[in-house]
Amino acid sequence: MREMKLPDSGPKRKLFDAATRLFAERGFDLVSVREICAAGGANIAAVNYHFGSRDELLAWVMTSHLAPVLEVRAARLDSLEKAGGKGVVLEAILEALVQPIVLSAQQSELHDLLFFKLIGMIFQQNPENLPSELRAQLALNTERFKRAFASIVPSLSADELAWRLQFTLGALSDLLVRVDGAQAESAGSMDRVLERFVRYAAAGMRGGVAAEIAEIAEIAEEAKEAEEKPVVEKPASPQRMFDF
Amino acid sequence: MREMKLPDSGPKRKLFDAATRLFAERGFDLVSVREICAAGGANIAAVNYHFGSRDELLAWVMTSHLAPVLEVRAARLDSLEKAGGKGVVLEAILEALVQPIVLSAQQSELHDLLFFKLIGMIFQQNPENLPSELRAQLALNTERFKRAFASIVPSLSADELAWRLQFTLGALSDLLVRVDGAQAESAGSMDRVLERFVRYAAAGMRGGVAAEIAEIAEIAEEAKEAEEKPVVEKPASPQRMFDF
DNA sequence: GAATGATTGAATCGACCGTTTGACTCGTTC
DNA sequence: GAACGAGTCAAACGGTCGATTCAATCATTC
Repeated sequence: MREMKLPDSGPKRKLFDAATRLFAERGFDLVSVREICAAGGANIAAVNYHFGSRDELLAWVMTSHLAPVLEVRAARLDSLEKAGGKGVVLEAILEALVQPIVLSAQQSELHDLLFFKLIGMIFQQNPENLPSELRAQLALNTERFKRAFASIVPSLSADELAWRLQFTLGALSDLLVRVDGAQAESAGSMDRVLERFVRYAAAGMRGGVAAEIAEIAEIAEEAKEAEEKPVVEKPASPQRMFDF
Repeated sequence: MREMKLPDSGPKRKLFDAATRLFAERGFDLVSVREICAAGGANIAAVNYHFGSRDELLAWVMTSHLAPVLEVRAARLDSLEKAGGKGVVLEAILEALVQPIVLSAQQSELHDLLFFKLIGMIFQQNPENLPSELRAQLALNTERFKRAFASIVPSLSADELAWRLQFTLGALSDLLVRVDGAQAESAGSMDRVLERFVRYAAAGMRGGVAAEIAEIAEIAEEAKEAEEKPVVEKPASPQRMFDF
């Protein structure tokens, strides 16, 4: 993970692409280096020569595919913050969470559904199984989203917001892993599916908050976010979160 | 899977318990029969002698723990249907979805958090990896819940309802797998966490439906569910669902 | 107490795993 | 054309895997 350059072609790239596809199709634990080398048209020793070990290759695959998503997410949050928080709705933050995944999928040479599955599988991983740099980047990203949500739905306690964010991220990662071609087509495309997800998650995130309709009205006319009675009783300490 | 009897004690039971704990702790793919036998104080051949194979033991573990949950769920739906659908709210159906998990966890000798993780791991499995009888039972259960939700939120198209149910089930399975002791304690108990989840999912399921507050009012006074304009445009064909 | 069937034991099977070795083939450089 | 480094190759390393064998043990029944 020292240098982040990967050749555009050549045997190393073919190995990387083959590993990416196999990991996405069958899961990280169920792919052997022998299969990767065979799929990449290389010798058994190729993975260890080019990547050092199976684990380092897996770390390459994870980081190379997830890091761009996190960067686009961060850029989206930047532009939302540049708007000063005024006129920004919950849906905009949720779109900043999910749309970078679609954009990265379109830029990837991997089939969209496999890309989604790969990202979802990374999300579902126990964080301690992720490369440390990626894990840190992911934690930072999640923390930024938590703050963004907190500024939009100030009536929620930190605890309640953390739980709702966990529910949202869980639904997202599960969706990415499970959605198949028939489902996506029945919805039109993955964009349509994620539009539905954004509506669902937005409703869930602001559920119980008194001014749901009022908050939607904020879109057009800047409204004063006055006091809204908190839904949750316990102030409580900030809980540990899993990252996405 | 022919007979469903498991002795209350003896080496076979010790093997079963050891396998359950190891599978829940480390995942179905990362536990060897040698570890199971060692943890159960038995010989290497014991698993194959008592259960036939590793796969059959895994099927036993899955079925023995999930089947009671599905049965309690079905009983809950029965009593809800006995109420004739009048006065039944979305939250009641969601509680019929999640509370049986808590009840089964309390009856299990397995630590609650490990039981939740085990159930969540089963939910996250690709259905084709589940024992066929269990998969069928699960599919039936999910279909019943889909109908229950449809009768409660009739303004949603079948397609939109299926997606929202998928989001809900995804959030639930992810929650079951990931939640740890510190989180559950910060919320008071797993019941409290699932109460939060029910509120979140209820808001998500009825999100965008015009009469959210009106529907809540239905709790006290029976209201006429008149026409509510559908949120989603496409009638579309019923999509394939993953089951929980 | 001999016979029978159920259970346990140690040893081993063949297959696959990630990784390493060392010889070999190049293209490039002096 | 000798030397060199990068890359490829077949072969093998030590290890773990699920499953099987077969003798030894045990409890039960006749």
